[in-house]
Amino acid sequence: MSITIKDVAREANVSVATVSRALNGHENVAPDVRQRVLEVADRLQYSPHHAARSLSSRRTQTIGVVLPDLHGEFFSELMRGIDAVAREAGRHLLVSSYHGNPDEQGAALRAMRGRVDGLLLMSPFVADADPLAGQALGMPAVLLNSGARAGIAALDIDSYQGARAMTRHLLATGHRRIAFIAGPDDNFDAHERLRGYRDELATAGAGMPWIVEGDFDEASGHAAGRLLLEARERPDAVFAANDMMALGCLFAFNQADVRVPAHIALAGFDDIPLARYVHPGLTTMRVDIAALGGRALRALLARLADPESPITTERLAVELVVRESCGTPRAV
Amino acid sequence: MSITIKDVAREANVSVATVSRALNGHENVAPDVRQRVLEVADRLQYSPHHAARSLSSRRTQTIGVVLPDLHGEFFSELMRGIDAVAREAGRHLLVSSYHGNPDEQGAALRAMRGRVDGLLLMSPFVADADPLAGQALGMPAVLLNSGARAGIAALDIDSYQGARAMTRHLLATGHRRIAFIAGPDDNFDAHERLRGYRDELATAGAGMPWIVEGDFDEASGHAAGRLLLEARERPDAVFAANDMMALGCLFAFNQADVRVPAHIALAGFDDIPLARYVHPGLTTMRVDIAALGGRALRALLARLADPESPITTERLAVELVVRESCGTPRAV
DNA sequence: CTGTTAGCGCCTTCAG
DNA sequence: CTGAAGGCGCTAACAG
Repeated sequence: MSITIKDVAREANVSVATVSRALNGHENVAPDVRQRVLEVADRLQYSPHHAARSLSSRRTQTIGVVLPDLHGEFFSELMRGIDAVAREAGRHLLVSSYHGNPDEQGAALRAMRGRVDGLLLMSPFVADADPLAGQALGMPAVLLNSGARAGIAALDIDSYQGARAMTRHLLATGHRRIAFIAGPDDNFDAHERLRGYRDELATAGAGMPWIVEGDFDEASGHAAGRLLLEARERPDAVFAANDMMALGCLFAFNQADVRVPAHIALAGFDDIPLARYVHPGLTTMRVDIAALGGRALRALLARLADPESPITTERLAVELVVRESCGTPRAV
Repeated sequence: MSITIKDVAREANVSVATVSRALNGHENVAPDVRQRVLEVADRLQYSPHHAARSLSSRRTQTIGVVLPDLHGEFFSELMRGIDAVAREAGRHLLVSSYHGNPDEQGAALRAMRGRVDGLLLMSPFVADADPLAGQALGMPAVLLNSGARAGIAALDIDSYQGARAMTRHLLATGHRRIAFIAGPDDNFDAHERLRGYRDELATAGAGMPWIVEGDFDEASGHAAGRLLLEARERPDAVFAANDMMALGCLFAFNQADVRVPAHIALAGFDDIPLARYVHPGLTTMRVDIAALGGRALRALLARLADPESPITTERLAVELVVRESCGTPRAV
C-alpha cells in the first residue's frame, strides 16, 4: 500500500495531528518541527489521500463540469477557459457530458455528490423541457449559457444584443430583405438570436421577418440556402444563427453560382476559426467562449469562498467582426 | 447535511450493511428487502458519498487524464474518444493539463493519488527531458502517443510509417525535390515523422533530405514556406509534419502566387477538418484521434480488470488521404 | 440472509 | 505547541 500520514508521523517522531497541521500550514506548529515534517514528507514522497481528506474535511477541491457534449470547437474552447482558471486556483475538474440526454444529465448530476464542491452546468434547453426544474443541485452552481433560472447564478452569451447588432449592421449596409436561418427550437441561444433579429427588424420598421428553419449544423444551413434561392424574390442578405449554418449556406450559394456579397450578403454568429478562412471571409459576431468558461468558474469560486455573496446573472458581450461577406456600408 | 446510508437503513428497518449490499447489487439480499431498500433510497434521493465509498473500497471509478494541454482540435477529439468509452464503462474522468511544464506535470500526477484508479497520460517529451524517468506512477497507466517506456503500457500513432507512406506517395507522384517542415525538436511525433521521411528517402535512394524547422503551428509553417520559396532551386514538393504548418505554408505560397499543386505539391499530416475545406484540398495522413483515446482507455480498463494481463505497446495505423494538393500520380 | 464491528486516511476538537 | 481520540460515510469480514 501507499504511504500514509502515519508513516510520516513515525518517521518524524511526532503525532499524525502534528503532521496534518504542519502540512496544512497551520500556525500552531514549532518552526523546527514543521521543517522536519516537511522534509520527511518530501523524502517519503508523501501525498495525502484525497478521499480520506475530503471525507473528513468535507471539501474536495474539485469542480464538477457537466456539459451537453465534449466534442467540437465550442467545448474545446470552453474547457480551455475553465481549465486555465481551475489551474490558477488549484482546483481539479471532474468532467462529464450527457450527450443531450436529460436522463443522463440527471445521472451525471447525481454522481457528482460527494465528489465536487461546486458545479458548472450547461443545460441549453428551453424552460419547457428543463431537466433542472425543481432539481436541487445541493451545492453552489453556475449555469453556463443556459438562460436564467431562479436561485442559480448564470452567465450567458449576449446572443440577443448580438443578433440585434448584426441585424442593424445588415440594415446599415443597405440591405432590406434580410432572411434569418434559425437554430434548433429548443436551444436557448437560438431563441435569443431569433428574438434579437425580430426585435431589431421591428424597431427599425424594416419589413416582415423572414425565417427559415435550421438546427445549427452545416447541412441545415445548406438546405436553407437552397430554399432561399428558390424564392420568387430572393433575399438580399442572409443572417444565419451560427457560423456553421452560414458556411453551409455559402456552399449552396457557390453551387448555384450566386456571388457573395455581390448578389447576396451573408452573416453568421460565433466567429469560428473557419469563418476567416473561407472565401469570402464571413462577417460574424465574435463570442469569446474561453472567457465564458473562465468567468463562470470565477463566479463559482467567489460563491464558494463566500456563500453569502449574491447570486448574479451576467451576460457576456459579443463583438461584430466585419469581413467581406456583407460588402461595405453604403449609408448610415 | 446530506442524507446518508444510515438514514436509508433506519427508514427501511435494516442495517447499513444490508443497504450497502442491496445498493451495490450483491446477491445475498432477500428480494423483498432489496426492493424496500431501493424504494426508500429512491424516495430519499439518496446518493452514496463518493469519498467515503472510495476510502473504504479503495476504488474510485475514476480515471485520471493528464495531458499537455486541453486546447485545440487534437485534444478535443482525444477527449471525445476517451469520454465515449468512459461513459460506456461507467467511469468518471478527472482531467488535468500541465501546459507543457514538467513541474506542473509532476504536480498533476501526484495530485491524482487517491482520486483515480488508473491513469491516461500523454507526455510527448523525448527521452532526454523525460519527466517520467524513474517516476513511480503507483497505479496502472497507459501512455498516450508518448513513445514506449519500460514497464508502462503505451499506445502511439504510427507517425513513422505514416511519414514513410506519405514520402512514398510524393515520390510515386513524380516528385524528387521533397522538402520537409519539421515539428518541435522535443516532440515524439515530430521525431517519428522526421525519421520516417528520412528513412523513406534513403530507402528509395532519392537524394538528400531537405529539412526546414517548424514547431507545429501555422505561423511556423508560413515562415517555412517563405524560406523554401527563396531557395535557388525550389522544392517540387513540401511535406509538412502536420496540417497546421501545411496550411501556413499554403498561405505563403498563395501570397507569392505559387500554385499548388501546379508549381509545387503540398502534403500534411493529421487530417484536421480544415484540410478538406481549403483550396486546394490538402493531401494528408488521417489520424483517428478519437480512436486513439478510446483504445487507450480500453487498454487501461483491461489492465484494471486483470492486473496480470501483459503490458502492451500498440501503434495506431494512419491512412493516406489523397486530395488535390499533390496532383495525380504520373508513374508508379 | 442479516446485523455487528472494524477500519479506510485524514482532520479537528479537546486536553495537556 | 503537541498528542490522544473521535468521527466523516461506507464497505467488508465475521458471526449469527
